[in-house]
Amino acid sequence: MEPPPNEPLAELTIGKTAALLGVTVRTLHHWDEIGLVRPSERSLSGYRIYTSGDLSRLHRVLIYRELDLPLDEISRLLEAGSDDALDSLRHQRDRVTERIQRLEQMSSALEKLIEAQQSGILLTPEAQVSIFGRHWNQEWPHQARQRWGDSVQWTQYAERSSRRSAEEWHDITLKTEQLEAALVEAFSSDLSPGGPTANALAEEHRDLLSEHFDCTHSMQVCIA
Amino acid sequence: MEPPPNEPLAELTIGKTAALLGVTVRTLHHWDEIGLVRPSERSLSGYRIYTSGDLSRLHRVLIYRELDLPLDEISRLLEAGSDDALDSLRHQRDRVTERIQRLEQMSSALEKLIEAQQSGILLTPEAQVSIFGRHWNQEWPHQARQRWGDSVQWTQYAERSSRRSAEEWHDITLKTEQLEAALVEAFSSDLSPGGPTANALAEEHRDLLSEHFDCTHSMQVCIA
DNA sequence: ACTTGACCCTCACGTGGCGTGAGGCAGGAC
DNA sequence: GTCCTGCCTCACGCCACGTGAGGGTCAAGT
Repeated sequence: MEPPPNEPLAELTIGKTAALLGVTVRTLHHWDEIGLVRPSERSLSGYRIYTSGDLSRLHRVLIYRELDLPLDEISRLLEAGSDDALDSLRHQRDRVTERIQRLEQMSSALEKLIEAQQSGILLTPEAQVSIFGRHWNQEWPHQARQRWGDSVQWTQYAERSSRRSAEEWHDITLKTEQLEAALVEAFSSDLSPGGPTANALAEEHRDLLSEHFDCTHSMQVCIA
Repeated sequence: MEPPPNEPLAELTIGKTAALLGVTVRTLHHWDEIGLVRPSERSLSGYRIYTSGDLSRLHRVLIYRELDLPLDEISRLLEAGSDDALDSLRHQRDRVTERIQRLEQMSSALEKLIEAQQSGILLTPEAQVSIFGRHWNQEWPHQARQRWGDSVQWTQYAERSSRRSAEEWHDITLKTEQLEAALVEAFSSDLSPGGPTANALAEEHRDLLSEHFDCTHSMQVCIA
């Protein structure tokens, strides 16, 4: 048995620390190297020693890392005062909820794909694309920056090819197409010439668009 | 104006394709290099030409990429027959729902942090850790493989330090601690000696654990 | 016919967040 | 002593691209 430590000093070697946090030793090495979390002590033989303070810092790093933040930003967050921290927390929350929404759409889309596959329907790639209609969302703003001719042409193509394949999905596709067409019109009215300024504009439009597409999505669900 | 193309052949250059998909040209270059999606044609001058078939393949790649799949696995998925595809789809759905759950916990945790910060409570790192209690989940199985002494010690430390800081969060912390302690007992009964075989066992235990921790979490929510 | 500018090509090196050894001390159990 | 495990420091590898460099191509304008 180990000598029962009277003091809760919590001085851990790197291996135990890693095990506690559920990360690898290499990861802690890395975080030490880049200065994200350096152990506040070293043993005489050069062993890294993580104290309780280090542990709480490590915990916060884990939290932020869970949000897919780059390590240098995590570093800034940990260093920053609580004012900035509040802002960034809000920002992170928004990012997380966005991600959740996207993932939920992915989930329902996957569900549909699975059902379809199970019931023996061999769905064409085009049908798959139409199921993931919401995913198009991301594509449109980029499209807007390009010439318009091609995209319209492509939409037509998509409609046609999906029509001549699975019929079950046909209605859905068509309705979304219609909505998309409506959006295209609404979009083309305030189209500014390409350039760096159009970028920010496209961003706003994208936000606006996503609302519409949420409707689209829920309609799909109802129909299905 | 462009010459209105009568045929919907949809032969696009790499730039337009990239814009359509919302990815960079370099990404398409990369996917070509590694053989994930190669354009089925080239112009006389060597330009990549993406046809409609290429486009649908690209769309499927985008879908899978959204699930954070490595590219080589995506490649296998696209090549695989529909039987294997069904399996992998199910697998992906499970992965996605897991991720959603974790993110939702992150979200509620963030919400609490924000509230706390707003109401002027300066929360110590320890309190933060306790809020993200569910995150510990990931850590426990690793802990189980390690010596037990330290972790218990650490738990005591965490309890003590959180007690002497913010009081509002204190109750929550305590209750979770108790539950955790109960789990520790339940756990220590069937503890097998360390080794590679223990790995798989730890995995199972982890699954089992997560159920308990789901309860933990919902209890936290109720209390809050 | 010539220029301009946007697009395309192929190298080829850089980046982030580690993984994965290689080679060598440290420290506790037998 | 010796054996095993854990720790150390290089140092290179990996993935999914980003970011130029250096140079051809294409459609439009003058």
